[in-house]
Amino acid sequence: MKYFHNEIEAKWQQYWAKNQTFAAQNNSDKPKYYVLDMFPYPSGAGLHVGHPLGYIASDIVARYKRHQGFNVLHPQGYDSFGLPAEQYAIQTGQHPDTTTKENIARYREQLDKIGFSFDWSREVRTSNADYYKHTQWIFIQLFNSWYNITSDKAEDITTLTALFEKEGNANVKAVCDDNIAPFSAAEWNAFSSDEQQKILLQYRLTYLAETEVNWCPALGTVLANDEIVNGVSERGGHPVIRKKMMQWSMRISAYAERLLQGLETIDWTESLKESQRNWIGKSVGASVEFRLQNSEGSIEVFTTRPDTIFGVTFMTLAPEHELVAQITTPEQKAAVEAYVEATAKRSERERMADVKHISGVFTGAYAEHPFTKEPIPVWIGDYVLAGYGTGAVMAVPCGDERDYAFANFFKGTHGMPAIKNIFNQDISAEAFGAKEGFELINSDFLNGLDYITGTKKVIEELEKIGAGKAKVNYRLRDAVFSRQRYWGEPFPVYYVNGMPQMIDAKHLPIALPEVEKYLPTEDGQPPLGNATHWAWDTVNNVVVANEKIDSQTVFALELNTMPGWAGSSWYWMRYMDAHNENEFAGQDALKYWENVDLYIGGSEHATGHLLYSRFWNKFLKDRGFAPTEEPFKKLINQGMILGMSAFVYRTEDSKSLISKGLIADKNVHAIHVDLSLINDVTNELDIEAFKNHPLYSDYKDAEFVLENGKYIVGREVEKMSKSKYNVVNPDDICEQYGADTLRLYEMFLGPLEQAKPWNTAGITGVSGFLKKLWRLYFDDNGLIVTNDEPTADMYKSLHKTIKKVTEDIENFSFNTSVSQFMICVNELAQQKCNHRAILEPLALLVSPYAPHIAEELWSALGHEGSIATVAFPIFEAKYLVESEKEYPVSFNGKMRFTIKLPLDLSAAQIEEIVMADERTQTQLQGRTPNKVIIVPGKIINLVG
RNA sequence: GCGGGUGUGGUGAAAUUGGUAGACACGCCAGACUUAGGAUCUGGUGCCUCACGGUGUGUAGGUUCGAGUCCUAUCACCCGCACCA
Repeated sequence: MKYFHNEIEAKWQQYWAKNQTFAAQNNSDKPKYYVLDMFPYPSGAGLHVGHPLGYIASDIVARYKRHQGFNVLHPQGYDSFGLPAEQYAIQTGQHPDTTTKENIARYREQLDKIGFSFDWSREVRTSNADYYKHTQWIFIQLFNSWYNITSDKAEDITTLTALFEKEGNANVKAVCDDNIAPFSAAEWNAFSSDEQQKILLQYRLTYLAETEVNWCPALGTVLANDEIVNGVSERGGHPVIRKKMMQWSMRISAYAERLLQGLETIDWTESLKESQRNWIGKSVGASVEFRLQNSEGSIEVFTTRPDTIFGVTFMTLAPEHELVAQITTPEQKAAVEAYVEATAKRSERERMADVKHISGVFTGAYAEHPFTKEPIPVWIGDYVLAGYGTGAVMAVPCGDERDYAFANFFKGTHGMPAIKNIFNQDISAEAFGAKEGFELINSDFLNGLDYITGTKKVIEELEKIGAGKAKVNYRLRDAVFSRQRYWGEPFPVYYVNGMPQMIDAKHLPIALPEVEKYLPTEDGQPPLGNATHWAWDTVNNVVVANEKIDSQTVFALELNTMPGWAGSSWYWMRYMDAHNENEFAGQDALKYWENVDLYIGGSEHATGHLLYSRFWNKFLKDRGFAPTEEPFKKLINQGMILGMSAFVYRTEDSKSLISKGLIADKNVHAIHVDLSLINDVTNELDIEAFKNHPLYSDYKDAEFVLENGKYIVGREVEKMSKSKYNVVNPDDICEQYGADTLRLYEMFLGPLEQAKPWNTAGITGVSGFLKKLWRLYFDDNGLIVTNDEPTADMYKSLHKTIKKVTEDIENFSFNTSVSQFMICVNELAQQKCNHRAILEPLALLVSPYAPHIAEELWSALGHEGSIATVAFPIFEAKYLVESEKEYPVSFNGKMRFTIKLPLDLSAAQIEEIVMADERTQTQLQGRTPNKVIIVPGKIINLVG
């Protein structure tokens, strides 16, 4: 009987689907285990071999855990709102819903072929109304919540209004907008409802505010900080400018400290945690107030070095700082305005690219040093960022290299005093920036102190005179939550007199309306501005036609939609109870599954999805909806699988194509060649196929310059991409070699977390392994398995493999398991093993990795049903212990010999045996060591 | 600049965590079989050397009886953040 992978794989995939083999139960006596993959965005290109890498790893763990007796939740779904579907819609007029459904069908077909043990009954799609209904519900909860610093958690907004009614806002400690005017209980109660709502909006965890946003003109939408890379949009690489707009924001800053602390409790890679720490950007220091001279008010700065306050010689404001216009003197007005305008014109990218160049201008205004009362000139300069701290710095040129450079650049000009040194260190060549190795001088009451004692002392003094206090600052900004797009979750929000109102949760979902065009409207409104039915009837609680809008009962709905990360920030909880119509998930299900035990996905989500998800999870925990503080206990980033692009080299006149080895110093252009035209092993080009390929019709008559009669292509590792013709489709691999081979080979390629190029050349190794495995069970005539008692060596091969494979899965090093399987099969084949007592456990052992063949073998051995829940074999140590082993012995590093010793002995026993062993005695004669150090199972140390 | 990570044959990689480096696989070489194939099987394959032997984990030191593994310095590459006060 031959091994026909196509037949076997199709048969068992049908069996699993029909029998719901992998459906997880929400009630079980078994311990739970939740393995999750980052769900894919179903793009039009379909899956390439890189996508399933993480899914295969998680599937191995899921299957292994089932064998171990766990109740495993291993779901899959689609993050199906997103930009590409919308852009496709704009180009073709096809509804994004249609293309999304087509893409999902294609993805599903591809995924099914690989034999994953997903519980498809729990599939979610973020663009389905019965899913985003709950996303909208969570938004409403955020709107109805505020962050109470005293209790250190989010609370219902009614606890805030209760405080206001009782005592005003003076004693309320909340994470909220700056500059909220103080009011008493009496004043609060006297406010109109509108005024009250305006104030509450400044406290809510999602709020509508005029904020400076990253506007991408090419995409016609705003972007969150994590969606911008190097000053351009992550998608498409378009320029981004800063612009003030009325937008919804998420008060993630309220959770900065908890997001930081929580990292200590979870098992993620250090680099990923470091990325998040970096993004949160905590710094400890002080805020200091500098009173303005000749003007009302003061400038507040944040500094991590309050101990250097006597070194301040000037101050710098960001050009966008709100005080700039107010404080600038008439003489400086023209220069300042010109500078502000010039800065505003520069894009984020230009500003970033131009870090070295120093620029700034004096405002003519002076602030007052809080202690010395000396006048401090106030400058503006674009090295100060409006978005960090207060957008203003106290400049201490002797202790900060940027201030030092700025002071030197403007040395001698009007308003730039000489640098003052407050360190007992030389600063003639550069600033002294270190936090240790100095004593403060010229610093009044701080003289003689260092960074730690000086900081402590100065904060005490600042507090005494009311000019400052200790402060912790975070780089993390609130996240903009509005997108000017069509294909996203609509907000459950309508507007009365410009004030946002939440639609009652019982009327959800607010379904995405149909539009004729997916582009923004002509007057610049988001695409939903094209909808004719996008108004809320507050009497009947339904969406109605825009023309029915009146001032009393029918109101305009929000035109923005939610960002891509909205739906993905809670989806793992939906899987726990995917069909619950009333809640995002029932409390019983949430309590049972708790959180994700193992999460596998790409590291590109470090400061996006993974941060937002932790934020929403913490919020839902605070409000009693989520069961745990952290959503993902352990996280592994699978490395990217890269493509091996192939190139032919054409001469400048395009008349000939030169084989790679003959290029030398000729002037040639590399052209991507489709991988189907290449022999992956020899890198030889199939010239005839190339000539007949429509892509390369330009070269039909080209001359091929061959080496050794062959055209050899060049290879290069690049990201897999359609445009590079280096995409390998898993379907093709499944067709030719089988899904089990694909699964094994992807694991065999190397460590899961490492990036690696795909090269089909090596696949014959694992393919051959499966054939050899098969031949242990079958010959040409059928099953050859006997009930004979196996030899100890056979047991040893098996048990060694059980031990190795279980350890590997627990350590997520799947690549070495595959090697171990090969060793095992080779050994068993050599021993002519056809013994049931070996081959039955072997099938089980292989089943997480190569589930189809395992099922087939299991069934051939006469078992009913699926192998998937049969208990995993356990290794027996007795078969692993060698009766004797040769140990190398070194003596003073000079000589080396071996002694034979039994393995399973204690240290004391071994010492006795060493001394009693005849051969050893002989060996040691004349070189008597005075000490023998013996470690069981290890090498023997002789110390002379 | 700061942070995280990686350097081992022609290639992908192993190495029980300080104990015979290169398992396993690809490739390559030789052979067997053959219906001549990119099938299957057997043997070989780090480098230098006909061989004896020597040498070898980016480089240079160190600790140790013993180092791919630990320590110090250094180089190269990859990833993240970056005028963050």
